[in-house]
Amino acid sequence: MNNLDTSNHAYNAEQILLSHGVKPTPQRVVIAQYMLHTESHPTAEDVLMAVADALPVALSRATVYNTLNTLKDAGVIREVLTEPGRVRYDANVTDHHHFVDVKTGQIVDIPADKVEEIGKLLGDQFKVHGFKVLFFGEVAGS
Amino acid sequence: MNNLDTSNHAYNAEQILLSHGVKPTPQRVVIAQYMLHTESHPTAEDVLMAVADALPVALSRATVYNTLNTLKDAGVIREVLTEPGRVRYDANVTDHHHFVDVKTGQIVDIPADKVEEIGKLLGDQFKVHGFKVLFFGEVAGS
DNA sequence: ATTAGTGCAAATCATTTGCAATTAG
DNA sequence: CTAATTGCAAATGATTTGCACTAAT
Repeated sequence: MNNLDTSNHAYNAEQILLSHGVKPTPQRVVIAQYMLHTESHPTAEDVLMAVADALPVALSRATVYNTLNTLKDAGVIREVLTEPGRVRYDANVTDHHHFVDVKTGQIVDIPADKVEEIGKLLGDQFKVHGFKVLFFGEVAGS
Repeated sequence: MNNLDTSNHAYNAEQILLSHGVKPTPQRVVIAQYMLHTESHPTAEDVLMAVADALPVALSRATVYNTLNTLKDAGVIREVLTEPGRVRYDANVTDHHHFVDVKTGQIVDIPADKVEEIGKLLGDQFKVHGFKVLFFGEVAGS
């Protein structure tokens, strides 16, 4: 249990899908379930590999991509861009930033309130709607 | 003239390539030249289109990609990730951040000293080597 | 001559899409 | 029955790579 918990874990995936207007098919439920329980910021390929066996029926790559897009559009998950060439996903949809451990590649969520005032620093030539901070360095003890 | 100028404009592309240990072929010089004179954060395709005619000989897509990678490895330019699926490049290699105008798509450099202290906020469980801030919003008067 | 750099076309990787088959209401 | 979803395979888009050719030392 950690302090970045979004509390989504307390709900089951099916309820979350329903509450976001997404029809809970078995594939979607399993993918949502996986996303809600991991903090690993997986790629589509990661999700496919992790979830493939958990389903009675086969799960196609296309469905993983379609589902991740559906979940993103519905606001259940969010995209994270940390590296060129592939998209990662994060079920923590609260306002937050990311820390990439340059040694391990691990990606850790950083709550927004740690870096709250940045937008105000730019002055009024910029109307800041939001910002993303991507930290990189080392997580102590990894 | 703007306040984000890196002063690279004062040098010619050939000198910059030489000083970074990159052999200044005609293709590289023209690409470097273009990169040093634009603030538009172009993709490889953008560079190809902008530079193609400026050369007596043909310029291939492969050479644009190869050259941008060479320039990046040599520290002449830097990658900028603002959107999934493609890489943008920036000849401003000073420590800085980016602001994306959500209306126009325009990308503007933000000097690092505008957002200097962020790394310190994370506390000592994170050894911060650096960070990138991607702002999004609207640039006044665009 | 040897090595590096270029261009073309083919290959690769991540992702999307068309469409027929399947499932749910 | 009708509409939505899935899977497969083909298509796409960005980027990389193999290899023959050219340029420069």
